Amino acid sequence: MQTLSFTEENYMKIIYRASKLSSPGKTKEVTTNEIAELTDTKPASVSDMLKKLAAKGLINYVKYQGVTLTTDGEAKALLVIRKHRLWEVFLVDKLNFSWDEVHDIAEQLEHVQSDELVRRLDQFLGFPEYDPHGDPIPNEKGEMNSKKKVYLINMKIGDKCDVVGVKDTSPLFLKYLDKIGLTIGAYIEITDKIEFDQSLEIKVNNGRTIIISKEIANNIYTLD
Amino acid sequence: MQTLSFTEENYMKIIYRASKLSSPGKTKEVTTNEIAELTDTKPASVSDMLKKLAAKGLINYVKYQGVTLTTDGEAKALLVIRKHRLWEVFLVDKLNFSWDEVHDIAEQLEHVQSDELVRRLDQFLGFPEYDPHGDPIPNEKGEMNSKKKVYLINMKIGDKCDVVGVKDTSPLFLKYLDKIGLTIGAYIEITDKIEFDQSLEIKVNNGRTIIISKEIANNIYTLD
DNA sequence: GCAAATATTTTAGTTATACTAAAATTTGTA
DNA sequence: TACAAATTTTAGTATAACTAAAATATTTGC
Repeated sequence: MQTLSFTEENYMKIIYRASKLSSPGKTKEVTTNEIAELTDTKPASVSDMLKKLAAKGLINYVKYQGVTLTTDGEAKALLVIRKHRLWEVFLVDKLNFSWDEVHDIAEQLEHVQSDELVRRLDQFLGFPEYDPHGDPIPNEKGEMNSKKKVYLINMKIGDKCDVVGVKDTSPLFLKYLDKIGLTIGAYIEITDKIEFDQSLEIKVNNGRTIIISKEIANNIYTLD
Repeated sequence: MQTLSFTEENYMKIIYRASKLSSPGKTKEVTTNEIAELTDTKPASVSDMLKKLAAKGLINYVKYQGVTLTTDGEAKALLVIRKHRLWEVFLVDKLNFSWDEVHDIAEQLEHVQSDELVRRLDQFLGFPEYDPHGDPIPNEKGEMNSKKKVYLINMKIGDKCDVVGVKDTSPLFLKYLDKIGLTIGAYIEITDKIEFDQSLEIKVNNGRTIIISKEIANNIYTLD
């Protein structure tokens, strides 16, 4: 199993991300210019690299037509993403970094080569399904949840979503949620956002309407 | 604070190690040929690199006279060693690798750049003083235990000591030690030395008595 | 003390990776 | 179909690390 250079791995990651953009489950052809923007290089450099990646069987590359990942290439990309997100969980859960400090370190750690390391790290962390930013973590086979977890505070008026988790799991907080009828699994719709205090008006399970403060909304994960 | 390339960091590590060899606390001049052997390159390559490291203020380099580390250079070397050994502790203590499997992974992890990461990892591991091979771990200031490691072969009848490390870290050797029950941390007493083949009779953990060959005894570090 | 042996440095390259400007080509579209 | 935009090719650049061979310095043996 060939190992890729640091740069090649980054290209794979970027091509994967770009190919999944917009359309949720679908895969789209990624263009040279697009990759050049994302890697902050020139299209000429990208053409160069695409030839290399195609030669290694990682992308389907038809000149002037853009690229898609091969099965092999997608696996490679997902592994890098898996490693990045697992390390982020490690940094936040175990080393107590905050979620906005971990990206640069994870960018380095994701390139460490050892399948056994990844397997054991995953186990050590309890096989997490989401990273600290709410992004799903691929499992060893490359499978993952298809949606991103988002804090309720970030939803827009009219958005509909499921309540899937909380950041603060203290009994007090959970008890409060129970009291206002906002349990995990609830289906909600954001009906208004109050500018003044950033509180939200939401309709729960197509029924009752309640108001929650921005502090509460900032502790609730949703999935749309 | 300049960051060094992967290769530069490895040179620093090797120069540090070679400069401390034989004489315990003392520092010796390290020669070009010596470094070439240790890095598995040619002397010409080493001369090249030495000029680079000297220009960065990391080594005292007088042509044809060998090199020593500057204060700055020693700090850099000690940081790499610190990171390597901390990651080894992580891999063994947290991810349950065995001590003969971790070297190659730690070789990669030691080059991740983030002082905060090292500080937090150290804390997470409980500020360990020795790595799984028994080598002392420098603290944030570069200080570490200087307790002299002595080859078991050099101990005298009646000496009691702790087994704290090995010279030969090959999986084969480590596996053999495990098999005969002579693990790091064991407390032993030398009960006899057999003249004929220079093998040793030792009592392990105040219990079982075993015989080990001079080859084995010449590969085991102890601390009294 | 000096010549020979050894060690080291310099010279003049090589290889590999990744990048780029400019020219050439292809594609999509008006 | 012609032109603009996108892409690829060409012909380089930069950097890092390495090397053989030649030149130079140091050490050693006599």
